[in-house]
Amino acid sequence: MNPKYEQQMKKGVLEMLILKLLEKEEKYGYQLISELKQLSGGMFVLKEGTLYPILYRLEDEGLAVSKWSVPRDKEVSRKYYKITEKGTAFQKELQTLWNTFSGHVNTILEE
Amino acid sequence: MNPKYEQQMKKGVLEMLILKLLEKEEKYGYQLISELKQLSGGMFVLKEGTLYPILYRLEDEGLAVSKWSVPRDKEVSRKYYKITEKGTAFQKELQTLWNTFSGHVNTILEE
DNA sequence: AACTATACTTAGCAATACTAAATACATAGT
DNA sequence: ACTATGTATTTAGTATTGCTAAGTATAGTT
Repeated sequence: MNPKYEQQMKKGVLEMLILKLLEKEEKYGYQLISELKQLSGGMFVLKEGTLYPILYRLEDEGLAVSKWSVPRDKEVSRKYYKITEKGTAFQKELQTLWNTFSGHVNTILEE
Repeated sequence: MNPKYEQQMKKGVLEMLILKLLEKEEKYGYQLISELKQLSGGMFVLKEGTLYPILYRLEDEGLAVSKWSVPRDKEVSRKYYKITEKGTAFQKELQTLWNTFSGHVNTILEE
């Protein structure tokens, strides 16, 4: 199967999933990549060039805020992203949209 | 909700849904638009500029073939699209991909 | 010193649903 | 006859977004 179709399906849900993961606690980019990979059984394996632009977009839209960590014990400095109230509300809306959308798709497929 | 998100979710499933509708019988463009609109309860309301390029793509890829109808009783001439064997097999693959994909999305959302 | 893993950044590409307009014909209303 | 409406197809151009690919930087390991 041409990977292009999988790519296209991802459009519109990655932002929703990332907001969902940020709801539990603030996280940094690399962490999000490995969590998504693990939670999806290897389906959502994001490259940095995919994830980081999404995070910048979330921040531009006021759905998340970021802050650099103060590295202790010679840790690498990390940029933590935290979901905002607006982001939480928006995630809920996106999830409702997803449920409606996937419901309709399944209805047509089960014809 | 910004309609952009709905648009993005559609990417990658419209082709699958149109192939699905063509599996029952050959259909013409306008017919597909109204069937999709009706079956989806108003969620998939395609503009011509969305549908026809998809049909041309299906034909280019050998997933469907088209023929002009011979209009009788002063009917308008219509271009009928018929799914090919390759198209049927491909639809099945896309549907499997959709099931896997939407399953993973729901798993993450239900965390 | 070289290599690997971690972590972030960015430039440019590809795919596809969209807007918007044009063409053409049949039929119904005035 | 003229206009508007519904059907039906075509096509030019735009926006979004996930991708490839390369680069920067630091810490720990060999």
